[in-house]
Amino acid sequence: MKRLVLIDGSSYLYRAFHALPPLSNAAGEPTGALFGVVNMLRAHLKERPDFAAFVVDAPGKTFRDDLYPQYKANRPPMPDDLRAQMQPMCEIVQALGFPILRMEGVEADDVIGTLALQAAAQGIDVTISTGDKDFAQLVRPGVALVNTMSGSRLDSDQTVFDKFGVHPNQVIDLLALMGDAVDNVPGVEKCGPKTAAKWLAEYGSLDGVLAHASEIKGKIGDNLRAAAERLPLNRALVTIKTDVELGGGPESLVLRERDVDSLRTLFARYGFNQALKELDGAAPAQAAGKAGGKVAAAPAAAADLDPALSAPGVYETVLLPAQLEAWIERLRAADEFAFDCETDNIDPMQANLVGLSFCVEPGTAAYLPLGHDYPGAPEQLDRAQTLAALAPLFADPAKKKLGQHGKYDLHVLRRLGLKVGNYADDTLLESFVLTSGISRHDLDSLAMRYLGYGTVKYEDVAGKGSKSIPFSAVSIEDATRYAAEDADVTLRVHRVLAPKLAAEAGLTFVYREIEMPLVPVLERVEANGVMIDANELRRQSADLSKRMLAAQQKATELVGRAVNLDSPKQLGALLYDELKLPALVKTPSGQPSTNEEALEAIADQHELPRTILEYRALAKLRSTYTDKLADNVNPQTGRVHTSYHQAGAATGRIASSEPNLQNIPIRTEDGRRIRRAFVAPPGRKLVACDYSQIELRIMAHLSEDAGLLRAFEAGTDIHRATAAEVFGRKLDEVTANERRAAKAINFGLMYGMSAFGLARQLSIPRGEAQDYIALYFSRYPGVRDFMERTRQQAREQGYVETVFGRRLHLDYIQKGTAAQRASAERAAINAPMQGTAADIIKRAMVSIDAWLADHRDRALMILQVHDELVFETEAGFVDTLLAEAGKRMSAAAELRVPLVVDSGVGDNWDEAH
DNA sequence: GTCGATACGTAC
DNA sequence: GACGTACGTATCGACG
Repeated sequence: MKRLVLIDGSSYLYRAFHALPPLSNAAGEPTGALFGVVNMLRAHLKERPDFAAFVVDAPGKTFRDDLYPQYKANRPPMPDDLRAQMQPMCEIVQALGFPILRMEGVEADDVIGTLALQAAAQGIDVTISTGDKDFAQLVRPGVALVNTMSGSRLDSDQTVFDKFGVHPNQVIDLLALMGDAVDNVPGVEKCGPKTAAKWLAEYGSLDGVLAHASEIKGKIGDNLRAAAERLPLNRALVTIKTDVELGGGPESLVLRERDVDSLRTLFARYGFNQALKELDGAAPAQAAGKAGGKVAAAPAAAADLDPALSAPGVYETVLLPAQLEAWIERLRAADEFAFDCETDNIDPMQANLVGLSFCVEPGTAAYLPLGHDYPGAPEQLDRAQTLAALAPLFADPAKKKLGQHGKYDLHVLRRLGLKVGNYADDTLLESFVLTSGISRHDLDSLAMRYLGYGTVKYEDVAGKGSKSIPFSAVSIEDATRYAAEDADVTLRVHRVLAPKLAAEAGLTFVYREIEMPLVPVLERVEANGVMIDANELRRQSADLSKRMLAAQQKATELVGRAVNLDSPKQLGALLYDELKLPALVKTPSGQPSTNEEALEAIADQHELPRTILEYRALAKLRSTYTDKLADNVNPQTGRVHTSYHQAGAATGRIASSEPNLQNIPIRTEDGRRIRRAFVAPPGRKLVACDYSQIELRIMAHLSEDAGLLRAFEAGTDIHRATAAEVFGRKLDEVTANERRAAKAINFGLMYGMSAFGLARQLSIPRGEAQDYIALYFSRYPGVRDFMERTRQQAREQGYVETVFGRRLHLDYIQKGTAAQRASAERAAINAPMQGTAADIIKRAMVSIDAWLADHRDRALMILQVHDELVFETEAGFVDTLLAEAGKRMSAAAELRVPLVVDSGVGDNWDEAH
C-alpha cells in the first residue's frame, strides 16, 4: 500500500517556536522553530513515505474571513524571530525533497483535508502530521493523525473517542460548541470539551443539542441559548474543507531526492549538528520495520509494560572465532547496538579491559571475555585481533551506539586505540533529562523502575570491600550473567525511555543538543587532565604543617593540656562546658556548633576561638588540597584527571570528583596559592575564560525587569548599580559598604534568601534587612514577579524549567512538611538561573571543542568550573584561542542581555585570573 | 576493619 | 526554619 504524509507546516512552525528555547546560530540568527520543524521532517523521512507535502498558509484573506470578518482578528502579528525563520525553513524543506503547497483563498487545513480524502479514496494510506486538534474531524479508515511533538497518534474511532469523548464525525460539532479563542471564534460560554462531549453524547449532534436547548438547565443552559444563533456559523468556520480545487492530485506529490549539498550548507549554517552528522554518516537508517508502529508514550508503571521488555534474557559467552563472526554480523545488520565494557578498575583512566558485552535486541546479548585470568579460566579470543575486528563497527558514524554512562567506556576504548563514532544514546542521560530531581539514574535503579527487573549486582559476582576480587578473577559464567545483562538491560531501558523523551520537544532538545554532544567533549577534557607542580605542593604542605603546629601549641598553652582541634565534639565540650563561653549557633541536630560563625561570635571573649579558626583554615588546605592533589597524579600520564559527572547536579550543573577540581580555593591568600601548583608545561600557557555575572544576567533575562536589563545593557558594575537604586545614590557616590550589602542582596535573592538570612549575612537588624529587600523589589518589580511566577509554576506543575527547556522536578513542593516545601521553593527559584547557566556553558564547551578539533596539538580544554573554562595552549596560540573561545562562549545563548566573558593568561591558574 | 552519620569548609 | 548546587576530610559510634 502506498503512503502519503501531509504536514501542517504552519501549525508546527508556531508550536515549535513556542515550545523550544530561543535558539540562535553562531551568527545570531534565530533557529528554534526551524530546529523543531527540521527534526519533525527528518522523523517522517525515516518512515519513507511514497508521497508527501509540506503545506503552509498563504498570506491574504480566505473564505472564512468572508463568512466572519472578525475571524482571527485578535491574533498578534507574527513575531520577528519567527518571521525570520520562514525563508530558511522553505529552503530546508525544499532541499529535503518535500513538495511545498501554498494556496490562496483557503487555509493550509483545507488543502490538507482535500488531499487526504482524495488520497484515501484512491486507496492511499494517509498520515496527517499536525499539532492542531481540529484535524480529528478527518480521522477515518485510511486517514490517521500524528503529532510528532507530543508523540500522540489518532488513527481510529476509538483513539479519537478516548481523547475527545466523541466520535470523529462529531468533532466539528464539538469544536463549534467550544469555540476557539485563538481564532477569535466564541463558543458557548463556560462550555469546554467535557460539557460539549456530554451534550453530544446525549443528543447526537449540534442540531440535536440545539433542538433540545430549552431542556438544559442552569446558567450554562442560558449560555447555550444565548449562543445558539451563531453556532451554525461556528460550524462552518471549524469545518475543514475537503473539496478545494487543486492543480494536481496526491499522486503528484512525489518526494524528491534530497539535495545533500544544499542540506550540508544549511545544516552547518544553522548549527544542526546532529542532522549534519547523520547526513555525512552515509546512508540514513532504513527503519521501515520499526516505523509506523507505536508512537504513543510508553507506560510508566512496570506492570503494564510491553512483555518483550521484561522477558528473561538469553546470554551467550563468546569464546570461539565463529561466535565472534556471528555477533559481528548481527552488529553490522543492526541500526543501533548497546555495549558495555568490563574492567579491573573504576577509574577509566587506569582500567584494563576484561570483557565486552553487546545487545542488539532485548533478550539477546553476548559477553565477550578478553582478559579473565584465574586458575582454570578457559582460553579466550585474542584481544588485539578481536578489537581490530570490532574497531570498524565502533568507528562507523552510521552505526548508532548506546550505553549507560558511556563516557567511561569511551575512555577505556580510546586508551585501547578504538574510536567510537556516533555515540548516540545514553540511558543515564535520558533518565537525567526526564526525571532530574526525583530519581536515581544508575542502571540498577532504572531496571527496577522501568522494567520491574532486579539485576545481578556487581557485588554479587565480585564481592565488595576488602573481600572483593578484580573483575578479571570473576568466573566467566558469573561475568556473562552480569555483563551481558547490563547491555541487555541498557537496551531495554532505552526502549522505554526514548519514546518518553521523544514526546517532549524541550527535553528532547536538552538531551539531543546539549547532553549527548557533550559526552565526547567531557571525555576529552578528562583525558587531557591538568599538570600539577608536585614540588610546589610539597613546599606548601610543609609550610602549612609548621603553622598548624604553632596553632596547636598555642591552643595547648591556652587550655593547659593537649586538645584535639580536629574534633568538633571535643571542642564543643571544651568551649561551652568547661570555658562556659556562650553557644550562639546550633548544628542541624541541635548541638552547640563550633563552626566559623559560632567561633567568630565569641572570638572577642577568649583567645582560643581565634586559634581554632587559624588551625582549621590551615588544616583544611593541607588535608584537602596540598597533601591530596599529588596523590591523584595519574602514573601513566603524569597529570591529574578529574572525573566530571554530567548528571551530577539536579540543576544540570556538572560535578567534579576524584579529585574535585571545582572547589580549589581562591578567596584567601593562603588558599589562592594552591592555584600556583596548577601549571602549564614549558612553552605553553594556561588561559582561563569566565562568564561575568552569568546567573544575574539570566535573572535579568528571565524576569525581563527593565532596570536590571538596562544596567547590564549599559555595562555597569551590577552590584554598584543595585546599591545606587536601593540606597538612592548616584553610581559614583555608592560606598564600599553599600556595594557589599547590594551584592549580598543580589546573591541572596537568587538563592531564595529571606530577610532573616540577609540580616544574619550582613549582621544587621532583621527589620533593616526587610527594608532593603522591600526597597529592592520596588526598584526591580520584574524580579519580584518572576520569583512569584516561578514559585507558582513549581507548586502547580511540580517542576521548573531553564531557558533551554531543562526541567528540575521538586518532589516536596506539594507533599512535604512546611520546612520541606519552603526549601523546595528556594530550590525552585534558584534552578532556572543555575540550570540555564549550566546549559549555556555546556553548549559553549561543545562549540569550542568542535573548533578545537583542528587544533588539538595546539590547545586543549582542561577544566570546567561552572562559569569558567580553562585551556592549556601553545604560547603562540594564546591570542587566537582567547578570541575564539570568548566569541563562542558569548554566542552560546541569545539572551536579552549580552553575555560578557572575562579572560586571563598565565603560567599557572592563579596568574590566569 | 568497614560503614554511615555528622560536622565542617571549599568552590560557583 | 530561615541561602541554592556540589565534594572531601575527619571524627565517632555501630557492626561484625
